[in-house]
Amino acid sequence: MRRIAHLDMDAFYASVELLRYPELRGQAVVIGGRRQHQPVTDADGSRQFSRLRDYVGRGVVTTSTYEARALGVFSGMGVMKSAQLAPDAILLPADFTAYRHYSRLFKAAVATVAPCIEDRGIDEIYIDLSNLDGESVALARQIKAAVRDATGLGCSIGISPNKLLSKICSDLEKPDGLTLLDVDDIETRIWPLPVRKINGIGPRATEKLATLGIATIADLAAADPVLLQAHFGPSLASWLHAAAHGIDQRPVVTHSEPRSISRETTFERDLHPRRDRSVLSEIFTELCTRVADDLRRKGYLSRTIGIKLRFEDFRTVTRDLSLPVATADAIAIRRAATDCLRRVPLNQRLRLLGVRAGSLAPTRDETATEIPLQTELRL
DNA sequence: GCAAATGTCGCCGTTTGA
DNA sequence: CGGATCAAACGGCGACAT
Repeated sequence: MRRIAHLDMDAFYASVELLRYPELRGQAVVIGGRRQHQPVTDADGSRQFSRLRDYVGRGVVTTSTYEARALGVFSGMGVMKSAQLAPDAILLPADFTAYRHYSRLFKAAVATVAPCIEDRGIDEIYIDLSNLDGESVALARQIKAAVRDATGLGCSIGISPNKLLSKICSDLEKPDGLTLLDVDDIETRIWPLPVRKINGIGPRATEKLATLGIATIADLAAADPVLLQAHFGPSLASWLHAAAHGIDQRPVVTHSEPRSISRETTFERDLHPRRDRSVLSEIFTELCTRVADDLRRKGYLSRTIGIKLRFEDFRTVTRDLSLPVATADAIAIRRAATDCLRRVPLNQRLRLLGVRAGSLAPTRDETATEIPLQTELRL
């Protein structure tokens, strides 16, 4: 039987900010919003922080401290909305450079104890402990100590025979959790939970299951496979059934290549496709340039350029175009993206514009083997 | 009036090439 | 030559995740 750990950093962005501003410990702190001010440091060294109540804009909460969560402020909530619940909470802008730095630090620290790691974004990982000696609890304690030593940050760890269960149980005792779970515990500890706790069941599936009278994982485990299949199709139905029974054979994947690189932006106000044409055009070009820069910096060429639009009513559309040759050139990207844009009827104001590069291939410097232009026209 | 940014994956209908 | 068929690629889009 495998031994898989899932490690989730506790309130990661907020906790990183607390390292920088220790005086905020114990307070409701929210990370998020856009273009708000950094804290101002006075002559006497004391800092002035902005408060939620002062925020104006369309940003969302990215993370909050547990104190802020106690007031009802959670990730994904509009900052304006959260200000009504916790007007005095401190608001800090996200600093991804800092979070990436601490992300590298904690992953490197884990690797000193257990090297088989799957990256799952900036603040969580899976770890395969199967081939290590030692008790699971001892290993988990060692990992947590290594993370705290390297970063000063806390995390929660779940250990079980697979990724599905470990992901669920790392969340059961947050913060600073350490949860072991084996197959005999599924009935008592997993089945009472809402289906939403299963990684992969989102708002849509939860809603649909609810209409079928399925709310908990126990309900799902007991559901008639024929009923599930009728509503979700064979593939999704069999996955739902397996998941409810704690079955998951996915390996821990230690290497992966990016599939797409994208940039998008939500405007401060909804923009009119014609009246605001010049602003839009500028933003569009900027997005293309940034995607091109990202591609070059990361060493990729893209064969499929796509755009994403979000209208004032929140409807989202995408269009793609595959090119004959892969590129990382801003002008070529802009041309392709413009072609995509022509295919979208623009009857509404826009709130978001995005540019994406997919079908990525590593850049190969072949300057030495370049073929002279004229060959193609010679008959 | 409120709802970010970035990324992955699966499904499906259509097109294309053999 | 026309038709059947099949796989791969493409494009759109929804769902989900952090």
